[in-house]
Amino acid sequence: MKQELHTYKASLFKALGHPLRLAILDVLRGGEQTVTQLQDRTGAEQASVSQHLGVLRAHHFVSVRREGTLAYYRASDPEIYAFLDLGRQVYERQLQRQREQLTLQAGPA
Amino acid sequence: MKQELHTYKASLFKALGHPLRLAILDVLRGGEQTVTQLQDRTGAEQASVSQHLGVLRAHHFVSVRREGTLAYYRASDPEIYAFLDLGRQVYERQLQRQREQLTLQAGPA
DNA sequence: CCTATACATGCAAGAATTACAATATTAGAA
DNA sequence: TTCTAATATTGTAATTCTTGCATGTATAGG
Repeated sequence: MKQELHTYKASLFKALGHPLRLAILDVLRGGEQTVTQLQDRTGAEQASVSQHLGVLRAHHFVSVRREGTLAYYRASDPEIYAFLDLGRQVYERQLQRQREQLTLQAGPA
Repeated sequence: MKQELHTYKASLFKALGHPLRLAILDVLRGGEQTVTQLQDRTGAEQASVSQHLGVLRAHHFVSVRREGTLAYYRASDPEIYAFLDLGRQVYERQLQRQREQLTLQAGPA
């Protein structure tokens, strides 16, 4: 039934569930970048960047354009930034709720 | 720098990166549910449901209200459904792009 | 107290991820 | 061809996740 859908969707979330992959996507907000540029701007090792780009590629979050020996990566769909930003809102609301709970516990004066 | 943010955010995505956890959240769209109800409606084992509820709890995606021997779970923040639904859009657009690519490859008439 | 129900937790085996180092591939320069 | 820079892939060890099963805990009823 919906199980397939959940499985597929879960794989998308999982693909976004790594700090470096989020960092890469964030750098790509600034437009096309080569692997070396991504490497510099994330501070990660070449092999790691390449590997995680592979994951993002496999899930169609990024696309490549090769020119000579260079590989220019870009976000496949700018829409994902709306998604990532909403993720940020979710977690900010989580923090807020946590703060409220602490206030309640500590007792409001 | 932003690394902490990415790490935290990644942990959120990761927490959503499991089919059963997504299924549970989907069932919770219908309001509060006991563990047994979640068990029935997802078709998963009691221990699994309980365990994954633990993960969702740890990430503040769900909250519990205990009454006697029952535990009523609910989504902590309805906002996450906007998030999950946007996830669906992202993947639908992915499918669409894949279809387009195939059309291009196969040659448009 | 004893029992049953609802839920949570612990643990071992197996699968999947990850980082890092090393190696492979490819394109262009010399 | 040979060398080099850019990127990809592979091997491996460490770690983390998942799952199934057993056990633990709490509450209500008798």
